Amino acid sequence: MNPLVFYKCLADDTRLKSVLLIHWEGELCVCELTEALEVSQPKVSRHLAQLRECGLLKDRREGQWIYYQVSPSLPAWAQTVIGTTAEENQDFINPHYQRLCNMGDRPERKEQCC
Amino acid sequence: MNPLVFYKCLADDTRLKSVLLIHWEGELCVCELTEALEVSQPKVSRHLAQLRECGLLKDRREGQWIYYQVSPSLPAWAQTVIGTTAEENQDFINPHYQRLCNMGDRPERKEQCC
DNA sequence: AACGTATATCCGATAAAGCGTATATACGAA
DNA sequence: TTCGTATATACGCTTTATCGGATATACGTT
Repeated sequence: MNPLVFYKCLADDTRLKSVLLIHWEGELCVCELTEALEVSQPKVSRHLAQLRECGLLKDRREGQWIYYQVSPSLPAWAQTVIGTTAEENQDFINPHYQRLCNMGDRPERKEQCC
Repeated sequence: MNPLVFYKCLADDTRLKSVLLIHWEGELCVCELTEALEVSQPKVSRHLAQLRECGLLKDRREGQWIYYQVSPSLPAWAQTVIGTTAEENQDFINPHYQRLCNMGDRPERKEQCC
């Protein structure tokens, strides 16, 4: 993972918040992010595609939903950076995390923080 | 320090390399970065100004030289991110670090790694 | 004061990123 | 097969970032 590519990925509001929310939650699907971040579906989808192409995220299909998670093959330093940023900047994502928790009918799955 | 602002600062080749080199070296002046990175003086200066305005770097004048260092008032998480990135991506900056060490007549000062 | 060196800033041009809308694809249920 | 939901992609446009080159400012030396 080239550090410049990595930081370019984090240098956008939608992408940074998506990565941090996904880090907290383990995995999230597009519709959850769309609602949590209050942005259009194509917008979220475009940014998630970019994060996947750059290797930050990995996707997984389950029925009609596609779940994104932080890629397990991401170098340790990059995972550390994401983890540190998430833990030390909770104010930054809390509003969106709240919206996520208050969502009605989220798709059911194994692990789910809220 | 807003994490989005922070990552936007790191999302440019000149800025990212400047920050990492400065982290390694403690402090560097504009002419050293200009030569190490092989870019024009105005280009380096512009990017350093941006890093200073955003709070990542602090500058210090000594005679005709202006030295930049990582701002001590930068939040711990941000300093951690810079440190981790520098240590785990030495290949990324080594070529420029070498050019720095091979420079003739660098301005003299107290601490200097190479 | 005049000059040389180091640094900063300005300006117009170019390039890159991001966006909204429309549309395409994929899946599940009826 | 048809419909509804979820997701992805394409296209044209707008905004933002970056750049090179010229110029301004600051300091030290003579």
